[in-house]
Amino acid sequence: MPELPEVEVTRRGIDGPLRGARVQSLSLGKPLRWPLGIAPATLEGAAIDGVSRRGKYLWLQFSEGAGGLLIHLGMSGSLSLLQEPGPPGPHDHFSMGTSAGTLRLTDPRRFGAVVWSAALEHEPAARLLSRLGLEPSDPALTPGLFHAALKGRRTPIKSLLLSGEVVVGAGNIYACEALHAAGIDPRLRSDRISRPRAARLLQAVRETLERALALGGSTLRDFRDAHGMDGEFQSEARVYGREGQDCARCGGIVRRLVQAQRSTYFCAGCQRR
DNA sequence: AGTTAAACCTGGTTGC
DNA sequence: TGCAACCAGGTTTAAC
Repeated sequence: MPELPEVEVTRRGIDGPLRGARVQSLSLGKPLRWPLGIAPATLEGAAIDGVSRRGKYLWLQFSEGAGGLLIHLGMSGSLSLLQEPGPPGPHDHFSMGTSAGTLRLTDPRRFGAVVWSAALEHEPAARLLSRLGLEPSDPALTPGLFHAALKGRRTPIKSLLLSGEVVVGAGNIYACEALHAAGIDPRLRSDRISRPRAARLLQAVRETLERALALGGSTLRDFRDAHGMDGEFQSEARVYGREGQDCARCGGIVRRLVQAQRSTYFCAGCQRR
């Protein structure tokens, strides 16, 4: 469900309210991708410093050496901060009562995770974050560096974007949209992309993610922010989910294919090899 | 070493 | 209507 914009929208909804709040209770539902890694009662009484983000992971930092929680929303997860929680539903698998409300993870498919770690630099957080590329907002990610990173890779550019090994944050929707915006065929081998086109693609990734963030993310089925609001980006998608429709830019037909077991949507008319 | 399949789960939609 | 097949915003692990 959530790509970088949706995760960041979620973060912004909970960071302010949770700062300084204290954990009062913690309960779990069915198992998520990985176990919490700590007895839930251990965290009771801990104060929350804040919530940051790395790629599509959220990091909820506790005060005074109490570590933190690394949270991933998987494919179908969403976090909400509830003032009047009510009992957990069948898809609520993590609930943390705090003095600022109950933080609850709803995740039908259970690909998400909430994992305790002593610090971001310690296991298991360090291992989970170790393969992540640079943040799209990182000034160190220059067009030259991006182009150089594509040079050694023979995998199709769509798959490389999706992997997050070079730049994090673009999942299936935004990888398709950024490639369309940049006019690049998703099947093109990464190392065959010229420097000017790489620069254009990097810019497209950044603009696509920023635009989605400004619109509150995409709500295809069930994404909601921490206040239960829909995102609006999905209505701006040019290719994602639009198989058979006309391309808004060139009038071609949007096609769908499968790469690395994921659907890719693109316009064969204006996305060139 | 690098790239691609299989796996993890549930639920909604499509088609026979 | 019933049921099977396919599809879904992600990532790790195992296998070529």
